[in-house]
Amino acid sequence: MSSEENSTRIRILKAAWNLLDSNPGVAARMSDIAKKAGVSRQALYLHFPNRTELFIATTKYQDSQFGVDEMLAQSRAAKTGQERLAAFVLAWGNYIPKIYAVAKTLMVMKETDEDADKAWSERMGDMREGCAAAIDALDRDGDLATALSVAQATDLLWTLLSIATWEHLTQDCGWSQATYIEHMQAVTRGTLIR
Amino acid sequence: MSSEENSTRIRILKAAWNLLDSNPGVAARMSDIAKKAGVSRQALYLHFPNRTELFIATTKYQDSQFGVDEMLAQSRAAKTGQERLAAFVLAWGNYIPKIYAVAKTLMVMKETDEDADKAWSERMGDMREGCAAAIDALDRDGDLATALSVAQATDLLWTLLSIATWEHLTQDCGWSQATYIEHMQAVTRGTLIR
DNA sequence: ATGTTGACTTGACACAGTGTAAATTGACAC
DNA sequence: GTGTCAATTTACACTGTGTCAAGTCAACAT
Repeated sequence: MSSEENSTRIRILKAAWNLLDSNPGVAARMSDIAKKAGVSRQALYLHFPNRTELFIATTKYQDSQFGVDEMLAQSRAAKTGQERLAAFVLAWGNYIPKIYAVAKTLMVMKETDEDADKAWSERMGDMREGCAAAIDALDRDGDLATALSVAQATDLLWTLLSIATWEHLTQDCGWSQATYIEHMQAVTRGTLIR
Repeated sequence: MSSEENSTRIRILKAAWNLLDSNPGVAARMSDIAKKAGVSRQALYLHFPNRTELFIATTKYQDSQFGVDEMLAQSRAAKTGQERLAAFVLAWGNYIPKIYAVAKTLMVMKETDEDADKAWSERMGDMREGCAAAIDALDRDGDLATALSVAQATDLLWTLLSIATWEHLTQDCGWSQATYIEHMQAVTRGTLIR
């Protein structure tokens, strides 16, 4: 049972998660995380090679806890392309706030850290596949906006649903999560459907 | 004459600009900038209180060199709201690549540095005013999309024209500048005009 | 009981990069 | 000459990451 890993490793991951959540973007120090986990700073290096890898592991832990895969699988069930687009916007859009703080940390780190960059790209690559699937379904139905190629439409949807866009609207503009979802549905529909 | 300040200060600013341009987002070290400017590291502290302020000064220097104000003034000349929107998207959209590298540095730093955050907010606040003016003009003509309040439309335009969005489309998706402008015109029109 | 193993701790240190401080040099003004 | 200003050199304090060596402690086997 992986759930039986109620070990130090998990305690560290939870501590990191906690700390990052309470201060989004401000990468916590190793000593802070250690203190929070009730463990020595050096113990962290027993479980993770370095700070970056600890944070990467934290995002993966989050994904496993929340069950991203299951959640996104739901949107795959939709029949028409339009339904699928709406379902994907809803599912991903509501997932962002859950992972925002930790993701943000990686997002900042990727600028200066190669490993963080790679991990981030992979994660966003997965997300892009969801976008591509929705656009493909739309295209198959003949419902894709005529001005856009499939690739361009995918790029556009990928950008509109990016964490940076969510951040700007909710954090900088003060939109509620409900407002965000509502308008994102409208914008994607208006932009991508013929 | 402020242009007669072809002094050490300007040499430092140019060195910083140069260095940031050649490696976007990877904040150069003080010693690198000093070397590039042909000056001792400590001389930098004679002209700028710290690293953050040096980078802030660099963005202001860029703006003064490029003449943002004049450029954006052009879009203010448009008669109809629709023309104004198009002109603003074009002007700002083409300004971004010029300032991208230096702006990106500040964008990353704002997460951990209060002064950088403040400077960034101010800059984006100015940009938002341009968005608001375009939306107001649209509203005055009765051309604003019915589903959107003036504030929401401004938020949306502000987000669509954000540097993060430009970065995602051109750097991550590989769009050319021309493609970016073209589609941004289409998306803003489709989203904001009734 | 004794030895072994693994997880964790303690304490020390190397390294990078920022920022501060003090003493010094060279040029120019009056 | 003296004062002043810009800049230099050298040295150092500080923070945070990552490494290393030695020691503790409990579990488990024999």
